[in-house]
Amino acid sequence: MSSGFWLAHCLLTTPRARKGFNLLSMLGAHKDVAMDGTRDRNIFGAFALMIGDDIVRASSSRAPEAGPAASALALLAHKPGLSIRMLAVGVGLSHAGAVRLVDRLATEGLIERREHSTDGRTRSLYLTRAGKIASDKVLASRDQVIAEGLSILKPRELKILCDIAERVLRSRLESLEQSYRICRLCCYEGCTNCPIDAELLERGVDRENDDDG
Amino acid sequence: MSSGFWLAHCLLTTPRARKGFNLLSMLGAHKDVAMDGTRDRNIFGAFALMIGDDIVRASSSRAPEAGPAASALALLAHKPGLSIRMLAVGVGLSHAGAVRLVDRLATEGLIERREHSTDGRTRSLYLTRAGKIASDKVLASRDQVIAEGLSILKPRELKILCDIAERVLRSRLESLEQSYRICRLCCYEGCTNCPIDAELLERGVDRENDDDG
DNA sequence: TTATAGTATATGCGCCACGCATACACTTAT
DNA sequence: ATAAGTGTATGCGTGGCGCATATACTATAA
Repeated sequence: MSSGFWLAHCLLTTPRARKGFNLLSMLGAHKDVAMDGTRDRNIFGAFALMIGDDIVRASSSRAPEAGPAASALALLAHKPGLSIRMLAVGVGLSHAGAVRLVDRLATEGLIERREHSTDGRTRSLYLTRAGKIASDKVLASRDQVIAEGLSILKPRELKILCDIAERVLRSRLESLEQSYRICRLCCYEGCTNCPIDAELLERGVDRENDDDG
Repeated sequence: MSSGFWLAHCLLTTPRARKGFNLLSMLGAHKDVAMDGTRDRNIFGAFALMIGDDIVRASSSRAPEAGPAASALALLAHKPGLSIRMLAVGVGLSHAGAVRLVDRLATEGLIERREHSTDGRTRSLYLTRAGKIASDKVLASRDQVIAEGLSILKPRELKILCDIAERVLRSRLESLEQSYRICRLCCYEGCTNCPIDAELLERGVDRENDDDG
């Protein structure tokens, strides 16, 4: 069997050939046999999933309960006075679920409901002192897990990665609600010149002075 | 008030000054006022969390039920014959939870339990034809969401990002069990020359020919 | 001003996935 | 052969969640 025949045979019979791979891409590629980027996306997806899982696991392990409690604490540290409605969106819960979450966290003395300054319906949520401590623990463990994950990267690579992250974040930003989800575990003090805020401002939304929370 | 006094004043009184920022880092940095990387980690964390959330949401929205079902289908497409024990680890469920998940998916005709070739205790799990279709939908939506997320990047940046991802994945790999979690939503055909497999092999673990699944 | 619609929060209710503990089947070591 | 270890299955209780609804308040319109 000639090598040419073998190549053609493979191209026609392997699963890879049937999934859109072609001769040109096979001849032109070095490490990545398929130049269509499937492998890149696969590996990057695993990477993002691993880091994301680590972030969620590390942060919620420091929270008083599993699930969205960690995000709620961090979000309230970021934006004191948040309403229950926006909290619900930020942590990805239904409104009723958020009310119950606030109930539990309030019972534990971590957050408190106050009257809204202008709207009698809205409750403004604030961290208590104990809540601030809990939130700090959550954020610290998140920061640590990211630092560990990226510890093998050189400072220059970190910069490149951060630059890419920043541009992707800005381009994929859809709405104010989504911005709360994205930033739900971010550290306020650490996010100097936050790209999400900047992008929202460019679009005419001022998240920082948004008193409806 | 001289500018020098003003600078010193800020350094001593702003929250930023109290959190480890110093004069040197302020003078030396351009965009990132703090050179300690806090902002980089913050932004990258938001980035990873957003992509990770998108992956989970997109894939599980194509699955017959929310939660770990999508991961289970993808994992079984990747490794047919997987045991319930390893499936449980891969999708992050207790053993009992995995048994129930398998019950539901089997009732829906998506997977089936077969006898293990050598071990009478172990059940080998396989996708049915319908399960393969469902799994393909899950993987396709994952691939699409990643492609959309990275669509603004130039091919060269994609390569850099993938290279970083690959190295971080290999360096952060801890165990065979963790590798199943990391790859739980990966596409088998798309992951040519899988870095996780390569890393495991270097460490003397052969995930591909692991019949205990 | 009054009436109506819209919005924010709270709650009754039921569901279902989950984990713990246990039981059973089978394998491996002594 | 007995004991210990491992994989799977199940009874049971728990708890967070969403749906639908009730209540309070705001905003708009006649």
